[in-house]
Amino acid sequence: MSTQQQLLNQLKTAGYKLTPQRRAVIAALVKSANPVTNQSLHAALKPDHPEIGLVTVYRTMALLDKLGLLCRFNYGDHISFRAGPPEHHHHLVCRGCGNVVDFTDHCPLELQSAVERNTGFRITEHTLEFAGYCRSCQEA
Amino acid sequence: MSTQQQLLNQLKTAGYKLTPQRRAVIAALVKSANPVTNQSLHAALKPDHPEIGLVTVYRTMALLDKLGLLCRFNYGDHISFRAGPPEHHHHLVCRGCGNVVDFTDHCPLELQSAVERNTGFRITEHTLEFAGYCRSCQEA
DNA sequence: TTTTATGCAAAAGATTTGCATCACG
DNA sequence: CGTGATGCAAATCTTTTGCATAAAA
Repeated sequence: MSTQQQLLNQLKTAGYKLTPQRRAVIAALVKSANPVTNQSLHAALKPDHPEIGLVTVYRTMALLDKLGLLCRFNYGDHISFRAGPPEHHHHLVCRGCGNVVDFTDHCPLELQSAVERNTGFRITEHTLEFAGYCRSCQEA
Repeated sequence: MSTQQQLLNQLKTAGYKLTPQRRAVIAALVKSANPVTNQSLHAALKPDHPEIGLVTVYRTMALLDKLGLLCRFNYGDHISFRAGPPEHHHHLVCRGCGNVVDFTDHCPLELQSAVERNTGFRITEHTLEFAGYCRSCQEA
């Protein structure tokens, strides 16, 4: 099942209505390879859906966020989002084209244990993000 | 040499003036154990330095950021900063009290190599952040 | 004295809210 | 149909800029 279909199902299951606006926002979100902001998403929707208001984009994204269907990105000056798999995963970001690849394997667990021993913290979560240049951007 | 003194020296060396306002902003920044936003820093300064304008806080922090003297935090809804050691390091954040501990050892380099092999990326940087509860917050 | 920094006020952006209308289910 | 969703406009922030004044070096 596609990411898009999953998002729609989750919305429906949670008791929210599947309006044309929400469908369009989700389609645009899933279609974008790079993380989006509410503003950038609204701009992307404008050509095909000029009738969709910025407010609706804000509200739809807030909804998806509340349902835990988004993952957050922290690079750049604004917080941005992407439709994300609900499983724990890490990000690999291309500094050239901005595309994001997920990878779910290899959590730094030994490192986590070492840090717990050294600091006395009980560690409950971690985020790991690699950045660099993808194959195509290295050639360019 | 204290972090505070280092920041002042860096500013001076870069040719910027050491005004009372900048000294106060830097003092408050260094004093805070948790990451700050421009707004929170301005609020923290208000009792002792009501004369310092929000604009000056924005400008001072932008300056420190430009000189690479801050590190960025991504948790929460706003981007926040802390005076940071210029060396590459990772963060360990306490979800209880918000304090941050740096650690510089143990970069996930084998993992990085594995990801490079699997994806064809050339990886140039990474961020790793652990979060959990510090010793005192576990007891509480 | 010269150049830069500050603070106010205003402008520009970003986000949230109130409310009447519309439309999914 | 009824309830929740939308879109507009207005209200709130947040952040940036212009400009006259103040003060570091």
